[in-house]
Amino acid sequence: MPSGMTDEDKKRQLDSRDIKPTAMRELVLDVLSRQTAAIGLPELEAHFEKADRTTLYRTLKTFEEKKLIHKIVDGTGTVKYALCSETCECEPDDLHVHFLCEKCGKTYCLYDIPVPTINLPHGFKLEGVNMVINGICASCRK
Amino acid sequence: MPSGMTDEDKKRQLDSRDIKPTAMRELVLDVLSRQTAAIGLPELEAHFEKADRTTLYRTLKTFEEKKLIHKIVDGTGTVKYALCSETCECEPDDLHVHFLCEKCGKTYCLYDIPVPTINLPHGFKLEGVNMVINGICASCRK
DNA sequence: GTAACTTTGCAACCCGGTTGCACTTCCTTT
DNA sequence: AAAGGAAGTGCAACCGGGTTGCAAAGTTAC
Repeated sequence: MPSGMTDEDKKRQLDSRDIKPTAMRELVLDVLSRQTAAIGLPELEAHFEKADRTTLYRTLKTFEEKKLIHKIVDGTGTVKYALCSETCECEPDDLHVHFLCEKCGKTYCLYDIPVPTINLPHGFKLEGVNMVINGICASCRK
Repeated sequence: MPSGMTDEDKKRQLDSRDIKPTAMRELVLDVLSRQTAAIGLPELEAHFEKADRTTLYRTLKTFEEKKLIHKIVDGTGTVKYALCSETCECEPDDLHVHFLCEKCGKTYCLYDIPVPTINLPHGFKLEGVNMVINGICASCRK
């Protein structure tokens, strides 16, 4: 889901998710769209000289609420986020598997690999799934 | 994996995992064996009047290293732990799915539901999987 | 009994996440 | 254009889980 997005694209993308396109938000979306791996708040912070943590925090939060991005809990202690595909509604059917590389620490969306269906015991209601595989990624094995 | 364990049982269990059976460790194992849901450090702490966080922290750590318990990252911000089955070596084949109830906040091991096999993209090496389903548990839906 | 090692306890720290509040910006209404 | 209200931003401070360093206590080997 990387890069190559005009300002207009960005505005449209925010608009399509009902997010008021402020300057800050466009900048954050821009950073997000350039990532090849999921990004956490601390790392996002590092992409800006002057922006403050709270604003970025809240930006991510609204992006998540509006389903522009999704949260990934990979066990590293930092919650990470990545852009949703355009049609994603973050329903169980939309979910994919994630991969955390032990070596480089990066967390990748495996957009092509849907989260497998699970038959829960009787009485349990499924609402979401967080599936993270850990191991060594292709680039680190080369 | 609940309760009903004699002191001898506990010593044996620690022993089988190469953990020197100190008083503290037996107490912690005792608490762990009484749980119906996974437990985190803060909650474990609350089970003791006087024991100190660090010791419990390190106890969990060695238990985990020795594969007596396994870690569950459920996204609540607290890492949780639950006893491994006796034969568990924490290899991918040994892993099961976990369930976090949004309502009661408890995290359950679904020991009967193995983590599905995933075909990773070429070049990726799988070492472990953390799969947590969230929703409403059977007791909370009653 | 003493030396070497392990475990425990205390204190302090780190860091990600989060909240409260004041200030600014933007949008609406007149 | 001005006033009012809502939404967004920035600062400061806080919270809580996790983690480390170090000294004291306990254990084990000789």
